[in-house]
Amino acid sequence: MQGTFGLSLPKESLIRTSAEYALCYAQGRRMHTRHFLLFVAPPAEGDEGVRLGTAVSRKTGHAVVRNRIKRVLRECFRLHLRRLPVSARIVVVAKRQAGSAALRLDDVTHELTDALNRYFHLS
RNA sequence: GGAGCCGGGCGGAUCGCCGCUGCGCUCUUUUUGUGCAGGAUGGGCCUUGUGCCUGCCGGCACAGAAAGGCGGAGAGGAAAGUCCGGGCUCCGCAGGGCAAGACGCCGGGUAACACCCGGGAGGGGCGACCCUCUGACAGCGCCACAGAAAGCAGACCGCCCUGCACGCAGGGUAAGGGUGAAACGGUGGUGUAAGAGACCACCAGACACGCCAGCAAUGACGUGUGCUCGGCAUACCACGUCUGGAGCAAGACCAAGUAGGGGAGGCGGCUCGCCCGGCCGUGUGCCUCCCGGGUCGGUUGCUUGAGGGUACGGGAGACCGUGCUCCUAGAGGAAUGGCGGUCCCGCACAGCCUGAUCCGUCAGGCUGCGCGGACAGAACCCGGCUUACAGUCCGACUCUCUGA
RNA sequence: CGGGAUGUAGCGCAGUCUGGGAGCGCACUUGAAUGGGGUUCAAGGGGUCGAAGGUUCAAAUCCUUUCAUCCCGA
Repeated sequence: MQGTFGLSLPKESLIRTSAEYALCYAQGRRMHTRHFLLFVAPPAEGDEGVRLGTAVSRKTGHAVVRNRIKRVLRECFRLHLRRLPVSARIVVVAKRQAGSAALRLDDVTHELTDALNRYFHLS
């Protein structure tokens, strides 16, 4: 399991219950980037690797825009964030201006990896 | 060619790599259960038997699960707003009355509708065409300001007659004036003191009757009555028709699991609101509210349907019937995607070519580069309505300009 | 999924039911009183009444559609 995650995105690596979201909001460290607000919380008991949660409110835009942001975030997580040699639960909350920014995958990847590298003191 | 109007259609195409969710195959691997036959034979029980129970090893078959593999599918015309109408499900028995709400010319279509089709009337537009639709002699109201007067009777300035104290009183009149969105038919004449449907002719309308056409709304015609009668129900209201309530978080099943509590209130509670009626419960106890506690998982409902396509038939059309054919998303912190290439379309710029030219440019084509490709995401399912929308195609029609 | 409220001057609100003049307070501008400021007094400016259409002689008000914000219940 460890080392070669592959490129797949199983559902177990996503945060899916409101209890877990609430825990991340309460215990996580907050970090701001240009378009997102990150909550980084320690992993669950006996868990390894990185898990992702996304939250995009209606203030960000209509449904097509919100779905697009979530899909790009998941794609970024699948291709890059899961390979980080750490264990954590990360919740990404889209800010209001993320809706009108027409974000591409590369932009999001740079924005999030920079922030997380600073946080974990990597490279 | 330009401008417009109506109806219908499309809503970028394709390839590569990686990913997501169902479905199918059962090709691998693992595993569970059941059955069958077999091999070594271990343990236990006694009634010591060709006994019974249990365990080990691999094999085959069937069923299930997980991971991988292969195959195939995967957002819309509005999926949107949630404005109507149904299906479905439960509560329940919907029986009556009141209330409330929606709708409102006529006929038809439909499961139903506030939708659609056809017709009628009124209004707008040169026109194609578009918009609107019960009732104002059932009641109750409103019509500001201006104006004499705003609804049915009346008379400010005028006009005319009479009287006299000579600018006032009484009477007649509604032609003329001005106000207003709207002023009690219009034009011309007869008539008169002045006038007036007082009377006459024509025009417009209303009402009643008759008759014809039409299923009907309604329309045409004729006769009579001088009858001339305002608008607003998209204010209340009246009349007619319809409506039981909630909604897939409906509902059903399985699993897990705490408490069998405490307090307050009512004798009743439920049936959309109210009344009658009905049903349920009543001391080992009903109902409501609050506090406290547990669970907040899985399966199903869940996609084959008033379904799409096509041919023929019926109909003026909406639509209906019959035959053949197709299967086309089912998520759940919520899949249907990410990145890149090529092509297509539009716009702008640059260059070249061709044609026209009033030498300012204009039109078309090719190449290159850049930018852009809308509105918008299924959440039980249908039928509509409304709203948003880059661009584009097809068909019918109208007006106008020019040419033959 | 179901239900409700609000939108009027820069800000906070009334007026909407029952249709005819668009108002109130604060803020703003000008002037007066003061040596100056504050306070006070007087005068004044500022409005697509969220948007579009309809009914009406006339619409902030009535009707329909639509946009935005907010709040409940499951």
